Amino acid sequence: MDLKNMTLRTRFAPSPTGFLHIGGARTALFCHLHARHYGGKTILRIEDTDRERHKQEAVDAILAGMHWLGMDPDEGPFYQSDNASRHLDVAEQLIVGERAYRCYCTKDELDQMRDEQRAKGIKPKYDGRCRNRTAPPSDDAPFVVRFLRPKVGEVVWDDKIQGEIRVRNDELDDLILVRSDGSPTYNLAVVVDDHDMGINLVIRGEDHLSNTPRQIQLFEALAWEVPEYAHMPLLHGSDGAKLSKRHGAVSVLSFRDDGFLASAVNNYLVRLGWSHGDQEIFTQEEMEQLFDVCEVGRSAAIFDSDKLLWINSHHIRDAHPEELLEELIIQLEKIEIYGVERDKLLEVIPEFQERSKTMVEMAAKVSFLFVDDLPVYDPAAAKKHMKVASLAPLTELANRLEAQPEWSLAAIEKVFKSILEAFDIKMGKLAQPVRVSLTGTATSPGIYETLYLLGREKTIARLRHGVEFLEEKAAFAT
RNA sequence: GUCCCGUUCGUCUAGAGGUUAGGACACUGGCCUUUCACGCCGGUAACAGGGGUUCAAUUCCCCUACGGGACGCCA
Repeated sequence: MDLKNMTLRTRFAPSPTGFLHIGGARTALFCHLHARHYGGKTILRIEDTDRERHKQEAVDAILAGMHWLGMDPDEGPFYQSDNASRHLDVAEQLIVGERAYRCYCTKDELDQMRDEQRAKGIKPKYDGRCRNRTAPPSDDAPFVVRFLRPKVGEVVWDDKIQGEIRVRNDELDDLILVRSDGSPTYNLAVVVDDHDMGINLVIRGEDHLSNTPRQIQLFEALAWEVPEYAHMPLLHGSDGAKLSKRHGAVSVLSFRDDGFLASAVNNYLVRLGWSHGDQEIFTQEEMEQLFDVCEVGRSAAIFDSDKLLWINSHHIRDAHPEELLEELIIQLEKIEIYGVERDKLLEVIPEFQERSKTMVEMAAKVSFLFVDDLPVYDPAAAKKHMKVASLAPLTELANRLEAQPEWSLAAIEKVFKSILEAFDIKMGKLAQPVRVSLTGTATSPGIYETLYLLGREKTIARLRHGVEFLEEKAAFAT
């Protein structure tokens, strides 16, 4: 019967104001990982009690972000606004039970009250002047429903992350449950929904810490079981302040655009506030197996893109080429390279995994293989490596490769060796001009691999072009 | 202003009453090498400050400073 003790149920409850940013993703990740670790369920609930905020594109963007990160919820999305009538019933129940009352104060009155309180240096809060009102000021006077908070005592809970927190009840005020337009507010809705959905662990940002005692008071007033709470330290921007859209907190999906892998983003986020020995690199499975929200630290972290980059490079390296295929194709299309056969890409990817910190970088590095145009030489690379002295070896290399029937790493190597011997030069003197001729740059995978992947036709053509370049240079010199 | 939370290398973190305060990113010296990258070896760099408690405190307690969050008919 007591299902709550059998299954952990936690929820991620964003408000649909925009895309899922990195801070929100971290909260969602911690919910997801903790639930997976304990075989629990995750519920996605959209907190849209403020109707102005309900934007479908925002919901879609959040869903898309979570999907990319591999955190599709087990249940939901549910919309808080769908439960409005239930919320209002509960408010009515509280009025009947004398745990809530109608308040007729106007906004102006309240503003004035808060100003006075602030001027006196005390915490602004509703002074309860309507608590004992017996009749409305007029028949059609608008009113809100306020919670009648306990006047004495304190709220105590053992936060899974923050430890024991106590707040005196007289620090809190009579919060509004129902607005004057008859709609339920967030604090009412969360409590009712968390209860109705059987949520037994609330994982959320520390910015909700001060809501928690009020919500606990509500649970208690309704004689409902209070869930457990875990308040995560916030993620800060490089200026040390809470991450927000103003601080360049962009959609998690923009990380995908920038060539980051979902597993790397998760890996980066999980290490903010949590650690497991000296381990830095975690697979998705390891995170799900090891993460426990109770082990999360209490201090805020600052987003560091260098570390993300490093973790991403590890995930790229550790991935199977198949896992990188889709992302590479996306990035290639962005630089207008279309229709490369998948098998070809699978052959190419392993040569670039160690050399790419992002998939954007990989696409850029790989691109020379797939363009038909002859490469434009990077000036610095050409200046350093395209010397007239290389003219003869390069010419001869092109000749011998052309005469070589087999196109394999071994065959290519053999030809290279024969050139080195014939001209009595070191590898560097041959490989670098070849590299520039083939790629236009001074860097690429191993030279044999580079030729092999480029293919015979393009290799010969580009070598010949390099030879022409050197001939022209020689002509100028004389 | 009031309440709540925090403070170990620049950054993410480990640590525990007795450690040469550990690891990682970044930075940096070197090795490897056909380039780049990877990898390997090394270096710089931290317990916010002041009081207690204690034989001993970075670790426990208090205060201060600094930082953050919250004080809405937003969520």
